[in-house]
Amino acid sequence: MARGRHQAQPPRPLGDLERLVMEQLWAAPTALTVREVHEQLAGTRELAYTTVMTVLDRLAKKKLTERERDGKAWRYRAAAPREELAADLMRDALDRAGDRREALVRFVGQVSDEEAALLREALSRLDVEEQTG
Amino acid sequence: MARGRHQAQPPRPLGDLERLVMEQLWAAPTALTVREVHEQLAGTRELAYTTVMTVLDRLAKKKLTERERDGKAWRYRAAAPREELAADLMRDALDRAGDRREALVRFVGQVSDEEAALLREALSRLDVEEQTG
DNA sequence: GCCATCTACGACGTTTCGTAGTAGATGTTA
DNA sequence: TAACATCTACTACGAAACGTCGTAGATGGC
Repeated sequence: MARGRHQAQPPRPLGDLERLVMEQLWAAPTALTVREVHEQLAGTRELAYTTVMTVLDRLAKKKLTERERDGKAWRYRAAAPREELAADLMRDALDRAGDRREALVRFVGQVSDEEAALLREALSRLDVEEQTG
Repeated sequence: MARGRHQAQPPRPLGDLERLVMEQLWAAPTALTVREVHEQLAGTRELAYTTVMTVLDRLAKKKLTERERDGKAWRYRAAAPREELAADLMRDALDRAGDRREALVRFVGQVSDEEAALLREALSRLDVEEQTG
């Protein structure tokens, strides 16, 4: 089990700009400086350098990013892959359901055929891991 | 597919009081008046009648509750079962993952054995439905 | 030592949520 | 029908989150 925050207040969803910034970090192969993130975003919309700095800083306080020194600048990277965050949110949602069975039935009833197939695959992979690992 | 809001801004998680109120509604077999909800909650904590009214009203504006007239009062009920909301949130989370396969693998890696069994069960029920329905 | 760059910190407007009061509408009842 | 209890509608306020940015000061290269 990765975390111990079941039943806690679910994390607030990212704000719009926060999400855009996280997407930059998730897409980048390496940690990015404020400047780099700013340059990416500034291509699409007007945005002050310090705004990006603030957002990156807030994300770090929320433990969604980590940073390391690079000369006088900080380099930020996502603390966890995007898929990990998604999985955590799915877990949080499930933890909040009353009847888990019912919630899972409704969930699989909503997913596409492809997603259902992926789920089955993931579950069988789980079997293998339990046997061998 | 139940909804058409993929990729939209995910719903904000309920506030603490909003959640308490929703739990009353989910637990109740019938639609409740403001007074009934208030009486329940007032048993545990101090809370003004109008506070409950405000919350119920906001929940209605968010389409989480529906209301119908009963004399001069309104009766509120949850617009959807708790498990439906949970399933929707799970879907939202999945929609926001980059690589769905990866997200699902991480998700099933996080659930308990029992939940994994429930998932398998839900998926096989899905098969049957597809064949017969 | 100077200059470009970067950070730290504060600030402001908006929205959400917990919280509640007031005023007025409505239904009940003597 | 007039008084009373009850219910709603509307408004409001403070705290927190977020988008947004400015200013001042630290830092490092030349």
